Amino acid sequence: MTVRVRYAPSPTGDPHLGNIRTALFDWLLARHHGGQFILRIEDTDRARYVEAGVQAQMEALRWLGLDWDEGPDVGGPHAPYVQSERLDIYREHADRLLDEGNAYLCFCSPERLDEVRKDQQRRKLPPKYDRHCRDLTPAQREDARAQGAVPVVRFKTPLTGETTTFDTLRGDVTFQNDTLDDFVLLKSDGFPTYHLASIVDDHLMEISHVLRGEEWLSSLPRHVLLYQAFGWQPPAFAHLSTILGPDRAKLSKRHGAHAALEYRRQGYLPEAIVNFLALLGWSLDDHTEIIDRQTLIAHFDLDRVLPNPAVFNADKLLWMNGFYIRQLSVDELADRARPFLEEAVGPVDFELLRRIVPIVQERIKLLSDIKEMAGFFFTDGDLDYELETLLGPKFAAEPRAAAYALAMVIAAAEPLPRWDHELLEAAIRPLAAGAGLKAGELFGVIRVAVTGKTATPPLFETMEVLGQDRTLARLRSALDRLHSRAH
RNA sequence: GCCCCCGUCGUCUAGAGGCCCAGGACGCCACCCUUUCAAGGUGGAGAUCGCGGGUUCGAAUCCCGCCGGGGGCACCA
Repeated sequence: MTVRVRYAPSPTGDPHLGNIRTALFDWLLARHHGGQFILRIEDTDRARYVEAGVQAQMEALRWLGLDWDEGPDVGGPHAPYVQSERLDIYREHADRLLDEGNAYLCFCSPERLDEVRKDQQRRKLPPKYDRHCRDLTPAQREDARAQGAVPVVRFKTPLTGETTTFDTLRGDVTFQNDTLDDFVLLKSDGFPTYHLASIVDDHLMEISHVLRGEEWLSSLPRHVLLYQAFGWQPPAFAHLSTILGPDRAKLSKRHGAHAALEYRRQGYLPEAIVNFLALLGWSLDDHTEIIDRQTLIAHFDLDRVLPNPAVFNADKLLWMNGFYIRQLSVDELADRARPFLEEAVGPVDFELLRRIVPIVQERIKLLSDIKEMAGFFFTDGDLDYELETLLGPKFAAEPRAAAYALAMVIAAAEPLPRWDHELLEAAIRPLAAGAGLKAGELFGVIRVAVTGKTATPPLFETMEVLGQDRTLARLRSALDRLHSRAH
């Protein structure tokens, strides 16, 4: 059997990490089995429709490298792949259900429905449609129409019996039919509900496996009943567990921004996101954490997917991102970090950036960290730091000693025949002992003078990359500040 | 209120009756390396396998009950 899976987002906003995890599992399942991954847009709720939603969904998938075989933009044998363009299809299927006695027209007003629901809640009863219109006579229906009521189509749920379905992750799940109500299939605006549209499309598009969020599990019997009413063979269902925030509640805005594209803006690598998300509910074995895309495809399957919810471990994602950053080649990292740097300091000399990357690579966890870690290479004019920072605890009480040390350093560095870190270190390190300082103490003042910071890449490499002129200029500038402070 | 799902270190997980007085990873602590910060190395703390009953010579693994957590109950998906 061909594996055909679909990711069917509703364009109501930016895709969330939870959605993306579902898309990833869909994609991996398809790629592992050599099947097809289909993108379908479920825009049947025009009230919540967001214009940029479709683009955001596609953008997120593209960023993560989850390519689709059929979809709105690429077409396919079952086009169109946007539900709002398939209204005729749903109408026909609703009519069929109506004709065969598996559905009926309901003329109840939203107000009446609301009243019924409130009454039930007041009496501590499960809120359910009271089936007021289930057995209307043709005359009553004509009457309602004459009064201008626009009907919806409701499914005629069996009053008795039970519905059992196999969920790939949980086994058999059984629901008593009398706990279900007569849900709406077609709304009064002519649009289908999710229930009708997804079942019809999944069947027509020959979907073999439905992977979706756990929140759909309670709708499963409705969907199975629909398949039965149509006389169709249902696909395999796997309800993926929810991703939880630190407080064990469903991940949401309350826990910060978890839109997939937000992670791109923050400097996460797609390979880290993919690897991390794959491990949320799935594992390769008992010890492998870093798994590349090809290995994921080679090994991913539903039999190692867990049914229990997972708390989002942001620390681990950050660690993993740092790991993937360290794996990158110099050119690749320079290339990917460049936009983040330019966002802060403007156009960047790529050759200079290529020389910086090797000394910052193992010090950044996010691409955006490049701004903090290497920004000083791109600053013109004076550095912005406090005198206290320059002096540090060692020289706080004796700025003259710091000035003396810096003057020595300048004198030693100035005549250097070659400006590289080995010569610099050979010239400067011995100075410490002469001034009665530990090497680290001397290096500390130089570090702040040259970079404006106390945590930086290795000092002499940094000086080499910065270049002789700028380094000396900064050392002199620091010396000037010390002198002016002395007077 | 009703229905459904889930339950192994703080977190992600390995574990499909004896290999487990429970293994790996993140985080945390210590030490090593070291000019700062990282990275790396080594070691450590951390789980009465939610609780209580069974079944079995033997249970994290099977059964039942309870408790806890989560999800659903719209002309939203």
